[in-house]
Amino acid sequence: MLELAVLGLLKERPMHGYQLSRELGDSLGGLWRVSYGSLYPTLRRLERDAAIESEAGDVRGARRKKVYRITPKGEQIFLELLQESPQDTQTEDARFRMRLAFFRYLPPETRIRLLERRRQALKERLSTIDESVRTGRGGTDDYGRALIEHNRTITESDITWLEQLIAAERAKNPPTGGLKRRRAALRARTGSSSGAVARGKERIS
Amino acid sequence: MLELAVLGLLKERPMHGYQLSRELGDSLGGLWRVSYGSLYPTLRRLERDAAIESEAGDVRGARRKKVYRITPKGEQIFLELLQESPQDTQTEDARFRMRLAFFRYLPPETRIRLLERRRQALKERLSTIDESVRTGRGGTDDYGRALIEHNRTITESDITWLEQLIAAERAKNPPTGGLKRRRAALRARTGSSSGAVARGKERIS
DNA sequence: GTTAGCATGTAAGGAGTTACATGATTTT
DNA sequence: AAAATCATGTAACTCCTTACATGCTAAC
Repeated sequence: MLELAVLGLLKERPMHGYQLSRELGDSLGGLWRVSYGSLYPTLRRLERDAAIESEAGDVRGARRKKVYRITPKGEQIFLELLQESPQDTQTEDARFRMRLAFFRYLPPETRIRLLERRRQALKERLSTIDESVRTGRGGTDDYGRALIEHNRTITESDITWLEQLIAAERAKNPPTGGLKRRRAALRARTGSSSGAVARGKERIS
Repeated sequence: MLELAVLGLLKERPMHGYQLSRELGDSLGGLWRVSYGSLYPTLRRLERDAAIESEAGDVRGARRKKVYRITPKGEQIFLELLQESPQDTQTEDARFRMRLAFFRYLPPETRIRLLERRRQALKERLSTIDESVRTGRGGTDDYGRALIEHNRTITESDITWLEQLIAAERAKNPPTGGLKRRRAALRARTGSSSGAVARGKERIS
């Protein structure tokens, strides 16, 4: 997760470690301030693997700003990290969010593929939850039930959100050409007012 | 997290490792199937610390079912784990859910205290997100904005959910005594067939 | 001139995972 | 008798954290 974030930020512009740690949280909206004990070793490792290279900034003292920039190899690694698909339920939620923060670097078809893969994974999670409810395992008291029901609700809401993202992406890049293309794009634009996401996208395109 | 889950499950009834791994996922509604490489060392550690004790079940082969049960010391550790409050944004979401699954073992006042503490933490997270939106750091493209807006939405929805849980808990255990207490308890009981917590959930969906 | 923030790093450790290894029991 | 599932365990590794250590630079 950290490697992806570092490479993604350095893709925009060269930075030194301290700066990276600041911008890193911002890219997710203020969550996850990474610790230096994790960041600096990661930078060393990435440099060792030739994914990034450093250039001493101001060298006034003993150790001063080390400005890192991404290398072509780093760009390649970045794209691989952006498309990986672990099945780990535990950390995958956060990892997917991080990937989404760098989705602009992927071609539209790949974005849609990843969004649909994620949607599928959440649908499977929903089935698991539903089955757990049906068979009555887990959630035998008020709080247990409330918890599972809440899990269900947010999973459903996440799926809906993903479907909106997919629809918005398709509207921007219609799969078919000619007349159909114009109709689909029009429908997507005029269809809903709740499409804050869809509307947001139009602003750029 | 795993220690809490193990102790919480063993509090209900003695079990062996394999059984624990099954029920563990169920308590969260099918999510997080723990790995044995994590579970068995945890059981050994808990036994070493006298939080649990084992009793060989069927000893037909070399190593056969080891049925564990919680000790008084384990019960004490369990209650401490249930009330801990880390500020770690990264894993705290999952940990809180796990604690909620065992909330029935806490007295009402403690439940409310923990729910309010969590609510406060989420409110602070919301402020961080809002500030990130206001200052315009992060989310400079479509997906970045969609991501942050979605983070904001689910955080708000989580806060609402917590407030419903708090309200339901207060309704069941009114802060004032005497006549008021009996009226409130009555209202909470007759309101719905599945209890106050369940009603809270209906409002969300 | 001292406090606050910038800037980089190391050491130890927590909390899990994957992959491997072994063998008993149940099902087909 | 073969395959699936039950059952326990170890070794190596991932990925991150906390706590510590150091020194520069700007602000008050």
